[in-house]
Amino acid sequence: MHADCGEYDPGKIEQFWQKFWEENQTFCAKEDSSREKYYVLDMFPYPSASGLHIGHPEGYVASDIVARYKRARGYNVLHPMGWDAFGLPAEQHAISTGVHPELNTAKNIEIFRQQIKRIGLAIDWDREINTTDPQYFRWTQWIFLQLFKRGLAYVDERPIWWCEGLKSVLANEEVINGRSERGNFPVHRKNLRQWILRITKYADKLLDGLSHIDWPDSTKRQQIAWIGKSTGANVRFKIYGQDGEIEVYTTRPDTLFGVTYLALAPEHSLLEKIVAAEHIEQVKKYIEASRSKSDLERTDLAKTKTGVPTGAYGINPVSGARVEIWVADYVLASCGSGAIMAVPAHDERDYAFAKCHNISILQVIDGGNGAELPYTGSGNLINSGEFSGMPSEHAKVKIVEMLQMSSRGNFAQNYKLRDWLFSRQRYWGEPIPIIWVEQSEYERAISDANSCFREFLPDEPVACDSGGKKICALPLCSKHLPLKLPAVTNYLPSSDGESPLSNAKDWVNVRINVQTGEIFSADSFSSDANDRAWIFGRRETNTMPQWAGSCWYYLRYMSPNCETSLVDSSALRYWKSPDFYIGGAEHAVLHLLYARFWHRFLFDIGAIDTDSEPFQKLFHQGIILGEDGMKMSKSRGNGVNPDEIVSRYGADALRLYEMFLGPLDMVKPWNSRGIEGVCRFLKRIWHFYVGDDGNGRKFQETMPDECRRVLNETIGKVGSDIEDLKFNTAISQLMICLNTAIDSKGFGRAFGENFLRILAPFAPHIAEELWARLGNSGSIADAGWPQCDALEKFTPEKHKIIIQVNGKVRAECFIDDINMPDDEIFALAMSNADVSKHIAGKNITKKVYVRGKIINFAVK
RNA sequence: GCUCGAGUGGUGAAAUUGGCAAACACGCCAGACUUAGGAUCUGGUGCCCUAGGGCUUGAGGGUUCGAGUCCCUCCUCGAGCACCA
Repeated sequence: MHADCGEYDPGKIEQFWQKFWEENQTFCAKEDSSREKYYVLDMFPYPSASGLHIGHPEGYVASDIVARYKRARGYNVLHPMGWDAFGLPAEQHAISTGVHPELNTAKNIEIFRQQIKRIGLAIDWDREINTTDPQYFRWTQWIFLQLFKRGLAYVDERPIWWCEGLKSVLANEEVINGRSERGNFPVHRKNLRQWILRITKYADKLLDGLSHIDWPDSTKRQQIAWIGKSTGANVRFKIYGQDGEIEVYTTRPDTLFGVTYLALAPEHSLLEKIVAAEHIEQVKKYIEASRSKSDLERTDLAKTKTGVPTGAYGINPVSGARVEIWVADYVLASCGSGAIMAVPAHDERDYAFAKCHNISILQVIDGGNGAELPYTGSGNLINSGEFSGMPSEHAKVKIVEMLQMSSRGNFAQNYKLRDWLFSRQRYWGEPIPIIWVEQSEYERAISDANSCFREFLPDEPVACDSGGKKICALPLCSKHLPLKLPAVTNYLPSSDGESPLSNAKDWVNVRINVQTGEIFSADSFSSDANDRAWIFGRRETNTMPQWAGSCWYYLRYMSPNCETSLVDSSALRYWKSPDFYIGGAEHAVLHLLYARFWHRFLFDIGAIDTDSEPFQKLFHQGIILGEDGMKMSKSRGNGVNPDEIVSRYGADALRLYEMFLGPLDMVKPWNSRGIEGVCRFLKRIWHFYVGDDGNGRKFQETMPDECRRVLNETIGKVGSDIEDLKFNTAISQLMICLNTAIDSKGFGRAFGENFLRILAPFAPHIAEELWARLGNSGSIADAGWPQCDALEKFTPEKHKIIIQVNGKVRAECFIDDINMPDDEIFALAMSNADVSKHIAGKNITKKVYVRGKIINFAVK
């Protein structure tokens, strides 16, 4: 049984085998405790309207090669695919067309699925998942409620990033150089009340977990930098002549004697209290001026550092020195305590500020000979009282210990990581399963010990102020999930931060039966409901960010239809966590940090009990550039459409070419000529197996040594190259192997079969087709990986020795006995005409022989 | 500015622990078969001068019998971070 064609016709062959795989459920994964599992995961795509991009198959084909190879090696492989389908483009499409995002998303998914299937990936399509499916996002909501229950989801009003272009708030991680990560719109700070996840509680765990997972160094470094842990001390300065104190965080307590001023951020809460009467006007003006500056202006490194004195003074807790307190906007409210102890002699920023405002500079670290100020390194302390002469590292400890004795300071750590801003003013996202009710009604709702609203109840209510009344966040319970999106007519959020969901009045306003837990639209309120059992509430109208669904999808693949929990426990015990995860490097601190946070949380609450890290081995494929070496984009017109490539050359050619392009993790340009090369390779393979008459060639029972040798080398190299993800060199070895066989004119049957088995992960369709034409039944995916004979068997009897003179290759010679004594081999080498020519009349100063490899004569 | 990563033919790129630089392809040149070649096959192809030789892995220096690979200085490109106290 095979495709009906005489010539190599990828269209027919690929369709035939894709249908075969589907009908025979070839890649359907089943738990099987008798076999070792291997879980291959791709970062699932957002199904955009523009269809598959040429970059998608790069990662998918790479993981597919790994999946098919591991299967051939006997592993029980899980290789699923799904859709990260909530997101902005579908919503913007809905805003402009009025078409519900669900319809549009379904359409895009259909296109993506067909496109991906055409590439011939060994995917278990029965496990396909979709983050917008209520049966999926009920568990996303469930995880949120678990976070809520444990006090890790809270509401706060604070300055956060607002993007006018997207009409939504954004998390720190989504803001890049003052612009939105999606859409590249400008963002600015705005005070808004939002849902926030306490990711900072996991800062240390997220940091420590990095040390034992196999991830690219650059990605680990990015996460380490993003978490930004530093160790130092909090130091409290008394305010001269007033009550109260100013706390600062410093990583350099060893420079405490060198403090010549304190500086507060303009937002600092103590400012108003401490400012001296004669400075009030000036300070007010300064605060006003800095408030009108954008964050970009404030953090522009090139600008001169502004600030004004407050007229107040702080007292140095170790030296007793009185130092001026300034307000300066180079001090950020969001960093540490929003106040700094300034040591101009040993900090570049403080130095620049002190120079600019004529503040004294006191050196307290000896930077050695010729060290100019500011000197930011370490050294021995000077001008530091009893600590003078002590090395910095030691003084850092001793000074803080002294501060601790007098309660003027303590050891402390600081993190750059901020809590995760989790709500969005969007329609197309998971609804947050919370109802806001007045405090008294909240208490009524939870007073009954059997109340379903106690399922996810936090120790402390999450509350906020609404029009002068205190309202509390009442969590839905499991039986209310999934909380689906209401129908709306207007998907557009308002400029004041109001979500589109707030337009769905009969969804938002609810009445709740506190006894039964039933929830109805408040509009359906009737007189008989005027009962003690009913309370009224307003649903949370913000939705979750797109990252939510991708935080746990790899768990769902293990049991996509499980109705009783987010993942079936026996499936989880078997598949554990992905063994190989591949996707773009752009998610280094977004998806990959958020998912680790959720995974660790789920691990901590016992919802999963396997690994504490979700992704054991991670790899990033490099970007494929346009033929002009520029990033592919519509505006440049340098895009390459994978569909067109498949139609023209076939999926096997696309697969081979993308892998042959260069190292997987490198940025590399597309070359439309290059694909012709792999196409020729596929045709040569075809003609190696199929004669001009369209019938299979006769293979001999034996094969030439040359063939046997290269086949064995190839089996070994292709296997190890796949393990190392070096697909480009694996393919070149396959080419060498075939070329050798064609040249040797001997077609051993074993060669024919084994070559197809190692080709199959790369070009599965043609491998299946020729495998069938050799008379095999069933899929080549079940044919296993060929055994590799020990290479020594093929080691030539003669050993080639390279002969160099002064490091330059001059000749080569062959010896029979690898253990030939050095003297004899030197004599042999010197007798060589090409060698003697270069040593004649010169003194040999040194002779080197590396056994079995190389000889080098150093001559003068 | 800081921290990483990378620089090899006309092009994409290969190169165990330092041991034959340029594998495998693309392109190009020549030839064969052809009415035709944007099909296929064969041969050639790092650079420079004449067979022979000399030179060559961003630039310069160093270590070594021997360096694309190790060390130092510099240049260029890419990525990340960017007043984090």
